[in-house]
Amino acid sequence: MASIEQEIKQRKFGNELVKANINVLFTANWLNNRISTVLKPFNVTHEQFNVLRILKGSHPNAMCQKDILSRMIAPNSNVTLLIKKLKDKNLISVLQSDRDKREYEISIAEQGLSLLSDIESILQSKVSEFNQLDESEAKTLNSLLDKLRGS
Amino acid sequence: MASIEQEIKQRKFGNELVKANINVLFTANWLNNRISTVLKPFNVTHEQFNVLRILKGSHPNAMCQKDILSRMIAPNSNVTLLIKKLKDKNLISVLQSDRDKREYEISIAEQGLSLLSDIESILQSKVSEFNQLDESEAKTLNSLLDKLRGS
DNA sequence: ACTAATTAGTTGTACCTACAAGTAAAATAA
DNA sequence: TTATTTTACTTGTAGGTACAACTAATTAGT
Repeated sequence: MASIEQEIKQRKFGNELVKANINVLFTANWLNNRISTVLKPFNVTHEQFNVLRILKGSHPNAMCQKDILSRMIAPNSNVTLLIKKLKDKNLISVLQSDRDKREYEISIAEQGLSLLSDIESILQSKVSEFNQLDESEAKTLNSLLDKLRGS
Repeated sequence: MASIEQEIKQRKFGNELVKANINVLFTANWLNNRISTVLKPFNVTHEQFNVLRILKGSHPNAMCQKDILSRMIAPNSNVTLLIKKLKDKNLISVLQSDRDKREYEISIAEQGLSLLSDIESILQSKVSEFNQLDESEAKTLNSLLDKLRGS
Protein backbone atom coordinates (compact mmCIF):
# COMPACT_ATOMS: atom_id res chain seq x y z
CA MET A 1 0.00 0.00 0.00
CA ALA A 2 2.55 2.58 1.00
CA SER A 3 6.22 3.24 1.61
CA ILE A 4 7.32 4.19 5.08
CA GLU A 5 7.39 7.89 4.08
CA GLN A 6 3.75 7.74 3.05
CA GLU A 7 2.75 5.67 6.05
CA ILE A 8 4.00 8.19 8.55
CA LYS A 9 3.71 11.16 6.17
CA GLN A 10 7.34 12.12 6.52
CA ARG A 11 8.71 14.16 3.65
CA LYS A 12 12.20 12.75 3.79
CA PHE A 13 14.61 11.13 6.19
CA GLY A 14 18.16 12.18 6.87
CA ASN A 15 19.52 9.00 5.35
CA GLU A 16 18.59 5.41 4.59
CA LEU A 17 19.94 4.14 7.91
CA VAL A 18 17.78 6.44 10.03
CA LYS A 19 14.86 5.56 7.80
CA ALA A 20 15.59 1.84 8.20
CA ASN A 21 15.55 2.14 11.98
CA ILE A 22 12.17 3.85 11.96
CA ASN A 23 10.93 1.40 9.34
CA VAL A 24 11.84 -1.60 11.53
CA LEU A 25 9.98 -0.07 14.48
CA PHE A 26 6.98 0.86 12.35
CA THR A 27 6.79 -2.54 10.64
CA ALA A 28 7.06 -4.35 13.97
CA ASN A 29 4.15 -2.32 15.29
CA TRP A 30 2.21 -3.05 12.10
CA LEU A 31 2.89 -6.78 12.49
CA ASN A 32 2.03 -6.70 16.17
CA ASN A 33 -1.35 -5.15 15.47
CA ARG A 34 -2.20 -7.80 12.91
CA ILE A 35 -1.06 -10.68 15.08
CA SER A 36 -2.86 -9.25 18.12
CA THR A 37 -6.09 -9.08 16.12
CA VAL A 38 -5.79 -12.79 15.40
CA LEU A 39 -4.96 -13.58 19.04
CA LYS A 40 -7.65 -11.46 20.64
CA PRO A 41 -10.59 -13.88 20.27
CA PHE A 42 -8.40 -16.53 21.93
CA ASN A 43 -7.83 -14.29 24.93
CA VAL A 44 -4.03 -14.47 24.93
CA THR A 45 -1.55 -11.64 24.48
CA HIS A 46 1.31 -11.74 21.99
CA GLU A 47 3.92 -12.55 24.61
CA GLN A 48 1.69 -15.22 26.19
CA PHE A 49 1.38 -16.78 22.74
CA ASN A 50 5.15 -16.67 22.29
CA VAL A 51 5.74 -18.37 25.60
CA LEU A 52 3.28 -21.10 24.64
CA ARG A 53 5.21 -21.61 21.40
CA ILE A 54 8.48 -21.77 23.31
CA LEU A 55 7.06 -24.38 25.67
CA LYS A 56 5.67 -26.36 22.76
CA GLY A 57 9.17 -26.30 21.26
CA SER A 58 10.61 -28.19 24.22
CA HIS A 59 7.54 -30.32 24.88
CA PRO A 60 7.35 -32.91 26.45
CA ASN A 61 10.34 -31.58 28.38
CA ALA A 62 9.74 -28.89 30.98
CA MET A 63 11.56 -25.58 31.09
CA CYS A 64 12.39 -23.21 33.91
CA GLN A 65 11.75 -19.45 33.82
CA LYS A 66 15.25 -18.41 32.89
CA ASP A 67 15.25 -20.79 29.89
CA ILE A 68 11.96 -19.31 28.73
CA LEU A 69 13.32 -15.81 29.22
CA SER A 70 16.33 -16.51 27.03
CA ARG A 71 14.04 -17.52 24.18
CA MET A 72 11.60 -14.64 24.33
CA ILE A 73 11.28 -11.99 21.63
CA ALA A 74 10.91 -9.22 24.22
CA PRO A 75 12.79 -10.56 27.23
CA ASN A 76 12.01 -7.56 29.44
CA SER A 77 8.64 -8.31 30.77
CA ASN A 78 7.66 -9.77 34.09
CA VAL A 79 7.83 -13.51 33.38
CA THR A 80 6.52 -14.50 36.81
CA LEU A 81 3.23 -12.73 36.09
CA LEU A 82 3.08 -14.01 32.53
CA ILE A 83 3.48 -17.59 33.78
CA LYS A 84 0.84 -16.98 36.42
CA LYS A 85 -1.64 -15.83 33.77
CA LEU A 86 -1.02 -18.90 31.62
CA LYS A 87 -1.37 -21.19 34.62
CA ASP A 88 -4.64 -19.50 35.65
CA LYS A 89 -5.94 -20.28 32.17
CA ASN A 90 -4.81 -23.92 32.59
CA LEU A 91 -2.65 -23.66 29.48
CA ILE A 92 0.54 -24.73 31.27
CA SER A 93 1.56 -26.73 34.30
CA VAL A 94 4.00 -25.43 36.88
CA LEU A 95 5.77 -27.66 39.40
CA GLN A 96 8.52 -26.84 41.85
CA SER A 97 11.74 -28.59 40.90
CA ASP A 98 13.16 -31.26 43.22
CA ARG A 99 16.69 -30.74 42.00
CA ASP A 100 16.66 -26.98 42.70
CA LYS A 101 13.91 -25.64 44.88
CA ARG A 102 14.27 -22.15 43.44
CA GLU A 103 13.28 -23.39 40.00
CA TYR A 104 9.97 -24.42 38.52
CA GLU A 105 9.33 -27.07 35.92
CA ILE A 106 7.06 -25.40 33.46
CA SER A 107 5.45 -27.30 30.62
CA ILE A 108 2.63 -26.80 28.18
CA ALA A 109 -0.64 -28.53 29.06
CA GLU A 110 -2.95 -30.41 26.69
CA GLN A 111 -5.26 -27.43 26.68
CA GLY A 112 -2.34 -25.17 25.74
CA LEU A 113 -1.31 -27.45 22.89
CA SER A 114 -4.79 -27.52 21.45
CA LEU A 115 -5.24 -23.75 21.78
CA LEU A 116 -1.88 -23.27 20.07
CA SER A 117 -2.81 -25.45 17.13
CA ASP A 118 -6.12 -23.59 16.72
CA ILE A 119 -4.30 -20.26 16.72
CA GLU A 120 -1.45 -21.36 14.49
CA SER A 121 -3.65 -22.60 11.70
CA ILE A 122 -5.45 -19.26 11.52
CA LEU A 123 -2.26 -17.25 11.95
CA GLN A 124 -0.55 -19.22 9.19
CA SER A 125 -3.18 -18.22 6.65
CA LYS A 126 -3.34 -14.62 7.88
CA VAL A 127 0.43 -14.24 7.71
CA SER A 128 0.56 -15.44 4.13
CA GLU A 129 -2.31 -13.06 3.36
CA PHE A 130 -0.68 -9.91 4.68
CA ASN A 131 2.92 -10.87 4.08
CA GLN A 132 4.07 -10.01 0.59
CA LEU A 133 7.60 -11.43 0.59
CA ASP A 134 8.74 -14.60 -1.13
CA GLU A 135 11.18 -16.99 0.55
CA SER A 136 14.30 -15.54 -1.02
CA GLU A 137 13.32 -11.97 -0.15
CA ALA A 138 12.55 -13.10 3.39
CA LYS A 139 16.01 -14.65 3.53
CA THR A 140 17.65 -11.39 2.46
CA LEU A 141 15.57 -9.51 5.04
CA ASN A 142 16.71 -11.91 7.74
CA SER A 143 20.36 -11.46 6.95
CA LEU A 144 20.02 -7.67 6.85
CA LEU A 145 18.23 -7.60 10.22
CA ASP A 146 20.89 -9.90 11.69
CA LYS A 147 23.56 -7.59 10.32
CA LEU A 148 21.80 -4.48 11.66
CA ARG A 149 22.10 -5.98 15.12
CA GLY A 150 25.77 -6.66 14.50
CA SER A 151 25.91 -10.29 13.39
CA MET B 1 26.95 -10.93 17.47
CA ALA B 2 24.34 -13.50 16.65
CA SER B 3 21.74 -14.58 14.13
CA ILE B 4 18.12 -14.57 15.17
CA GLU B 5 18.25 -18.34 15.80
CA GLN B 6 21.11 -17.90 18.24
CA GLU B 7 19.54 -14.84 19.84
CA ILE B 8 16.36 -16.61 20.79
CA LYS B 9 17.95 -20.08 20.84
CA GLN B 10 15.53 -21.51 18.33
CA ARG B 11 16.81 -24.56 16.49
CA LYS B 12 15.03 -23.83 13.25
CA PHE B 13 12.04 -21.97 11.91
CA GLY B 14 9.35 -23.36 9.65
CA ASN B 15 10.42 -21.12 6.82
CA GLU B 16 12.20 -17.87 6.07
CA LEU B 17 8.96 -15.86 6.11
CA VAL B 18 7.99 -16.95 9.63
CA LYS B 19 11.56 -16.33 10.69
CA ALA B 20 11.50 -12.86 9.08
CA ASN B 21 8.36 -11.93 11.00
CA ILE B 22 9.91 -12.92 14.31
CA ASN B 23 13.17 -11.26 13.31
CA VAL B 24 11.40 -7.92 12.65
CA LEU B 25 9.72 -8.09 16.06
CA PHE B 26 12.93 -9.10 17.82
CA THR B 27 15.03 -6.45 16.07
CA ALA B 28 12.48 -3.73 16.85
CA ASN B 29 12.61 -4.70 20.50
CA TRP B 30 16.40 -4.69 20.37
CA LEU B 31 16.39 -1.21 18.81
CA ASN B 32 13.82 0.03 21.28
CA ASN B 33 15.94 -1.03 24.23
CA ARG B 34 18.98 0.77 22.86
CA ILE B 35 17.08 3.94 22.06
CA SER B 36 15.30 3.89 25.42
CA THR B 37 18.65 3.66 27.19
CA VAL B 38 19.73 6.85 25.44
CA LEU B 39 16.43 8.58 26.23
CA LYS B 40 16.20 7.57 29.86
CA PRO B 41 18.52 10.21 31.36
CA PHE B 42 16.44 12.83 29.50
CA ASN B 43 13.26 11.60 31.17
CA VAL B 44 11.25 11.10 27.97
CA THR B 45 9.77 7.89 26.59
CA HIS B 46 10.31 6.70 23.04
CA GLU B 47 6.86 7.83 21.88
CA GLN B 48 7.25 11.20 23.61
CA PHE B 49 10.54 11.62 21.76
CA ASN B 50 8.86 10.71 18.48
CA VAL B 51 6.10 13.24 19.02
CA LEU B 52 8.71 15.91 19.75
CA ARG B 53 10.42 15.02 16.46
CA ILE B 54 7.10 15.20 14.62
CA LEU B 55 6.38 18.63 16.11
CA LYS B 56 9.89 19.81 15.25
CA GLY B 57 9.21 18.67 11.69
CA SER B 58 6.33 21.10 11.30
CA HIS B 59 7.82 23.85 13.45
CA PRO B 60 7.08 26.79 13.55
CA ASN B 61 3.64 25.64 12.43
CA ALA B 62 1.38 24.04 15.01
CA MET B 63 -0.29 20.67 14.57
CA CYS B 64 -3.48 19.21 15.97
CA GLN B 65 -3.71 15.79 17.64
CA LYS B 66 -5.02 13.90 14.63
CA ASP B 67 -2.13 15.17 12.48
CA ILE B 68 0.34 14.01 15.09
CA LEU B 69 -1.40 10.65 15.31
CA SER B 70 -1.11 10.10 11.57
CA ARG B 71 2.66 10.55 11.78
CA MET B 72 3.34 8.34 14.77
CA ILE B 73 5.27 5.06 14.58
CA ALA B 74 2.84 3.37 16.99
CA PRO B 75 -0.41 5.21 16.45
CA ASN B 76 -2.32 3.27 19.10
CA SER B 77 -1.45 5.05 22.23
CA ASN B 78 -3.42 7.59 24.16
CA VAL B 79 -2.26 10.81 22.51
CA THR B 80 -4.20 13.04 24.92
CA LEU B 81 -2.15 11.73 27.83
CA LEU B 82 1.08 11.83 25.86
CA ILE B 83 0.47 15.50 24.99
CA LYS B 84 -0.39 16.23 28.63
CA LYS B 85 2.93 14.76 29.77
CA LEU B 86 4.90 16.82 27.27
CA LYS B 87 3.02 19.96 28.26
CA ASP B 88 3.65 19.29 31.97
CA LYS B 89 7.36 19.14 31.15
CA ASN B 90 7.02 22.46 29.28
CA LEU B 91 8.38 20.86 26.11
CA ILE B 92 5.39 21.86 24.00
CA SER B 93 2.68 24.52 23.98
CA VAL B 94 -0.99 23.67 23.60
CA LEU B 95 -3.66 26.23 22.66
CA GLN B 96 -7.28 25.72 21.82
CA SER B 97 -7.93 26.50 18.19
CA ASP B 98 -10.14 29.50 17.33
CA ARG B 99 -11.14 28.05 13.99
CA ASP B 100 -12.36 24.76 15.47
CA LYS B 101 -12.88 24.62 19.20
CA ARG B 102 -12.50 20.83 19.25
CA GLU B 103 -8.91 21.10 18.07
CA TYR B 104 -5.72 22.17 19.79
CA GLU B 105 -2.81 23.96 18.25
CA ILE B 106 0.17 22.03 19.48
CA SER B 107 3.70 23.21 18.84
CA ILE B 108 7.14 22.46 20.16
CA ALA B 109 8.49 24.94 22.74
CA GLU B 110 12.02 26.33 22.92
CA GLN B 111 12.75 23.94 25.76
CA GLY B 112 11.56 21.04 23.60
CA LEU B 113 13.75 22.09 20.71
CA SER B 114 16.82 22.31 22.87
CA LEU B 115 16.12 18.96 24.57
CA LEU B 116 15.64 17.40 21.15
CA SER B 117 18.94 18.67 19.82
CA ASP B 118 20.74 17.39 22.94
CA ILE B 119 19.18 13.95 22.48
CA GLU B 120 19.66 13.78 18.73
CA SER B 121 23.38 14.45 18.85
CA ILE B 122 23.90 11.58 21.29
CA LEU B 123 21.46 9.29 19.51
CA GLN B 124 23.15 9.95 16.17
CA SER B 125 26.48 8.68 17.45
CA LYS B 126 24.93 5.73 19.29
CA VAL B 127 22.95 4.66 16.22
CA SER B 128 26.04 4.62 14.05
CA GLU B 129 27.80 2.65 16.80
CA PHE B 130 25.28 -0.15 17.07
CA ASN B 131 23.99 -0.08 13.53
CA GLN B 132 26.08 -2.20 11.21
CA LEU B 133 24.44 -1.50 7.85
CA ASP B 134 25.78 0.70 5.09
CA GLU B 135 23.51 3.02 3.12
CA SER B 136 22.87 0.61 0.25
CA GLU B 137 22.04 -2.27 2.62
CA ALA B 138 19.73 0.05 4.56
CA LYS B 139 18.04 0.93 1.28
CA THR B 140 17.44 -2.74 0.48
CA LEU B 141 16.13 -3.30 4.00
CA ASN B 142 13.70 -0.41 3.58
CA SER B 143 12.30 -1.72 0.33
CA LEU B 144 11.89 -5.22 1.79
CA LEU B 145 10.07 -3.91 4.85
CA ASP B 146 7.84 -1.75 2.65
CA LYS B 147 7.12 -4.82 0.53
CA LEU B 148 6.42 -6.97 3.59
CA ARG B 149 3.68 -4.52 4.52
CA GLY B 150 2.32 -4.74 1.00
CA SER B 151 3.80 -1.73 -0.79
C1' DA C 1 31.62 -26.23 57.90
C1' DC C 2 30.91 -21.21 57.63
C1' DT C 3 30.67 -17.11 55.17
C1' DA C 4 30.15 -14.63 50.94
C1' DA C 5 28.63 -14.44 46.40
C1' DT C 6 25.63 -15.84 42.90
C1' DT C 7 21.42 -17.42 40.96
C1' DA C 8 16.20 -18.08 40.50
C1' DG C 9 12.37 -16.24 41.05
C1' DT C 10 8.95 -12.69 43.60
C1' DT C 11 6.86 -8.46 44.73
C1' DG C 12 5.74 -3.79 44.20
C1' DT C 13 5.27 0.34 41.67
C1' DA C 14 5.11 4.01 38.35
C1' DC C 15 4.08 4.30 34.00
C1' DC C 16 2.31 3.05 29.37
C1' DT C 17 -0.99 0.84 26.12
C1' DA C 18 -5.09 -0.64 23.95
C1' DC C 19 -9.51 0.13 23.68
C1' DA C 20 -14.32 1.16 24.77
C1' DA C 21 -17.52 4.61 25.98
C1' DG C 22 -18.32 9.35 26.43
C1' DT C 23 -18.72 14.64 25.36
C1' DA C 24 -18.84 18.48 22.64
C1' DA C 25 -18.16 21.01 18.34
C1' DA C 26 -18.76 21.15 13.47
C1' DA C 27 -20.57 19.58 9.13
C1' DT C 28 -24.29 17.76 6.59
C1' DA C 29 -29.11 16.74 5.46
C1' DA C 30 -33.97 17.39 5.50
C1' DT D 1 -33.29 25.92 10.99
C1' DT D 2 -33.47 21.84 13.25
C1' DA D 3 -32.07 17.02 13.42
C1' DT D 4 -28.57 13.73 12.28
C1' DT D 5 -24.04 12.33 11.46
C1' DT D 6 -19.32 12.88 11.71
C1' DT D 7 -15.15 14.51 13.71
C1' DA D 8 -11.87 15.73 17.50
C1' DC D 9 -10.68 14.83 21.57
C1' DT D 10 -11.44 12.99 26.68
C1' DT D 11 -12.06 9.80 30.24
C1' DG D 12 -11.85 5.47 32.41
C1' DT D 13 -10.10 1.01 32.89
C1' DA D 14 -8.01 -3.56 32.59
C1' DG D 15 -4.02 -5.07 31.72
C1' DG D 16 1.00 -5.01 30.33
C1' DT D 17 5.88 -3.33 30.75
C1' DA D 18 10.20 -1.89 32.70
C1' DC D 19 12.66 -1.90 36.50
C1' DA D 20 14.20 -1.77 41.26
C1' DA D 21 14.26 -3.96 45.59
C1' DC D 22 13.51 -8.17 47.80
C1' DT D 23 13.64 -13.36 49.50
C1' DA D 24 15.36 -17.76 49.40
C1' DA D 25 18.17 -21.57 47.59
C1' DT D 26 22.49 -22.94 45.81
C1' DT D 27 27.34 -22.59 44.85
C1' DA D 28 32.04 -21.06 45.66
C1' DG D 29 35.76 -19.55 48.64
C1' DT D 30 38.43 -20.09 52.76
